[in-house]
Amino acid sequence: MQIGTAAKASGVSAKMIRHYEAIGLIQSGARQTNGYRDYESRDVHELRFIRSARDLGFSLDEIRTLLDLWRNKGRSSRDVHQLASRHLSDIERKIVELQAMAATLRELLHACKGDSRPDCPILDGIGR
Amino acid sequence: MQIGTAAKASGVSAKMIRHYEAIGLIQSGARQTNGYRDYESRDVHELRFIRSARDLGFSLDEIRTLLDLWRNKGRSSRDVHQLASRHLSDIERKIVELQAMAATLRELLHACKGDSRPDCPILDGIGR
DNA sequence: CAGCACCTTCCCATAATGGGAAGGTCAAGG
DNA sequence: CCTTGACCTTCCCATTATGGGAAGGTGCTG
Repeated sequence: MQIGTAAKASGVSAKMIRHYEAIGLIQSGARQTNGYRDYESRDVHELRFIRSARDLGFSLDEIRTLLDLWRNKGRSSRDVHQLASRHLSDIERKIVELQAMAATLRELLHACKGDSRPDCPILDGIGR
Repeated sequence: MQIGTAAKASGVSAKMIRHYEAIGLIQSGARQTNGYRDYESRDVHELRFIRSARDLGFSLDEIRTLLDLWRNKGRSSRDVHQLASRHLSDIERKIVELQAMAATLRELLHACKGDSRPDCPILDGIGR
């Protein structure tokens, strides 16, 4: 399987597959005689794992650890749980931050008429 | 006022003040005779504006526009309202995305015992 | 005069992704 | 047989916002 096929099958762009290989997230695998990268369904499976983890917001560094745990049949699920739990906390913290921003913005937007005149509580609010 | 003082007064690091100047977000202002940048309270006011806008999640590009509107006494508040409104939508979209991630993670975490054994619904869920 | 706390510019790094150039490979069709 | 098109390769550059750190100048204070 060439990289384009693996890309379509996994949802990871060819560009990113090469990148993941360059940073050692995935192994530099076999090459066809012409030098093209050669993939098997096992590789696609791994790429889909990475893709899903990205979709859950894990960083590539966290995914590196997750992949190690995934491959290691003697892991403790505790380690996975810990990593995911910390990640969830990060996300929850970000949500709270964004919600605070949103609340302030909504207040400012509510106070601003949004017409052709220059008076603007939004700018006043930011510049206060 | 030297850059360090302006930095403390505005909450924007000296590093960032120089950067904002380099990208044209703020004017390259006066220099003292020794070549040091010289700031006045007006500049600090502008920096605080930038700082607040950053705290509300506006990008430097959006802030560039906001600053133009702020300085332009003939602006329409409609323009500000529109920009802020779009930004709020972006934030709300991000919140929804993060909440979806958080929900999935919570489910997975809930299903995972997190003990010393290798069985792990989290890894299974990501790799499914 | 030494030392310290500033300041200057310049280069590099971060995280994840993509654009695009220059060039090799290979199959299908005129 | 050669062209065309769709792949592939590597390499360099850009993005966003922020900071670290080097090498060197300035200026007050002990």
